[in-house]
Amino acid sequence: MSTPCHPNRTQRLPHLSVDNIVFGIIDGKLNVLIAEYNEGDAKGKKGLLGGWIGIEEDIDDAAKRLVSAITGEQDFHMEQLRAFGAPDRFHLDRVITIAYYTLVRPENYSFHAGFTADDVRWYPADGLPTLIYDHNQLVDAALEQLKRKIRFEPIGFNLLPEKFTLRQLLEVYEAILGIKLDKPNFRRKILKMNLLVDCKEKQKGVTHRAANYYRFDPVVYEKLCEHGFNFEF
Amino acid sequence: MSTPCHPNRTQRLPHLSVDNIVFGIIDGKLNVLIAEYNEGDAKGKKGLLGGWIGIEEDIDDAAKRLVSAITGEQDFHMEQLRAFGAPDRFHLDRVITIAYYTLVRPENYSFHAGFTADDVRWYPADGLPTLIYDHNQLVDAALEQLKRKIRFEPIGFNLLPEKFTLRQLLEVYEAILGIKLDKPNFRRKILKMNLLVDCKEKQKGVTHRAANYYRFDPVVYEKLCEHGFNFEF
DNA sequence: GCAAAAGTGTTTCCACTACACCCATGG
DNA sequence: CCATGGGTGTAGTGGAAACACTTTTGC
Repeated sequence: MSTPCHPNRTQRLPHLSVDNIVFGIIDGKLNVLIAEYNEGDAKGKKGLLGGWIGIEEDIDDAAKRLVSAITGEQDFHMEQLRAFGAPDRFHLDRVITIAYYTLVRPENYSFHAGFTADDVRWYPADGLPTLIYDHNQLVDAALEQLKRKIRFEPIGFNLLPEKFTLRQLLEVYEAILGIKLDKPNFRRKILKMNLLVDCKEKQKGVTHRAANYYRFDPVVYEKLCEHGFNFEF
Repeated sequence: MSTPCHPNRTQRLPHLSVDNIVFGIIDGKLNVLIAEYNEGDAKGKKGLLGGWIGIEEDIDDAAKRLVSAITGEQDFHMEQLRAFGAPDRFHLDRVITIAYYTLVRPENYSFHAGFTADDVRWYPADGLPTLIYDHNQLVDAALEQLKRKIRFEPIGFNLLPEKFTLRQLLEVYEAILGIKLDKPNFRRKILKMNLLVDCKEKQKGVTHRAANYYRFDPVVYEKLCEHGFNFEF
């Protein structure tokens, strides 16, 4: 619940916190960013990136701040999940938390020791340790939401580098949905949407036929959204 | 922001409120329950059912309490939408609100004058008056969520009486989605899901062929959920 | 019989599936 | 040449869209 860069106690809203479930793909597997707290009442324990809300701070900004402090980036896909407010979710005080989830590209940066007040590292989404408070429950809810959302919006692209192969994209879907997909059919379906732009560039140094690189086209996406479309696989 | 049955000021959580967007179908059209406040700083103005959260109260319970106070019922479909927390959304103080939406069956009850501290009445969802604070924005977000959700879960049934005709169900979908549907195709699709149980009972006193009554089967629904299914029309 | 809405049948089309097959590259 | 993964072809299936048609009821 404590965090780097948090407003000091007198400047924060009481009884309220934000927690951010940060997802990233590592070696084709879905991972979650977990902190080991170095201060506060949860010192030595593991949990989500979390913090307080400044007295004049937008709640979305508070949630973003947590991620920026770790990655140094400002630009990532983040959405509010919902508020969690069971009276007994935090034993020392009544605290309602507003949970967010974020999709990042882990290959863009590495975490330096001492970069923040807490140690952060990736854990596979299907092999998380026991977290403080109700944080395991928050992760479960975020995973569920991610699975639902990926079926109707192309949020999967936010987990990949700008240029990616169709196999990488397929693996994102497989990792999140937890199912095997048929490669040829996936390929045809995603290409027919015209959401991908051919980079005219191929993999190098691979020991098999080089795959083509594609990138996501946000303009086409806007148009498609008008009519509504379907990402189910 | 003030409400009937709210905990008094010393017992509530500061800087936090709940607001509930209550939907009901009236004459085949989607309506929203709007209060005209009789007390507090918003006296005389219109807005959503809202209130405070007791210091030991679950946030879901706080949101339910608002609806029960009006309808007298305990059993209705309610879900959290999300938290709204722009610093300037309420001019007098910093208040973050947790928004819920609820589906009710208006034919089950009528509102008595004096039943609550506020006057409440239905307004068509597409013809709402200007509401206080960001409440119009909350309604828009709830409508959007409702449209999304109805495509994958049979929540539409919560707006209908226990026994209903297929036309009534069709009209719920049309009212929420804002589109015209083909009756024969709708009929086949919904019946093939086996979600409806034939009541072996027909309309009476209508000036045309009497429609059959059906009811929703929650047991079949549970089974269908396992595999995931699709309510898109 | 007529109007109105319930309910059925039928055709067309397109999208998803499953799986066989060919292509490019490094070793 | 082989192994590996990239990428294409194709037959079969099922569901959705469109719309013509038949049935039941009150007046």
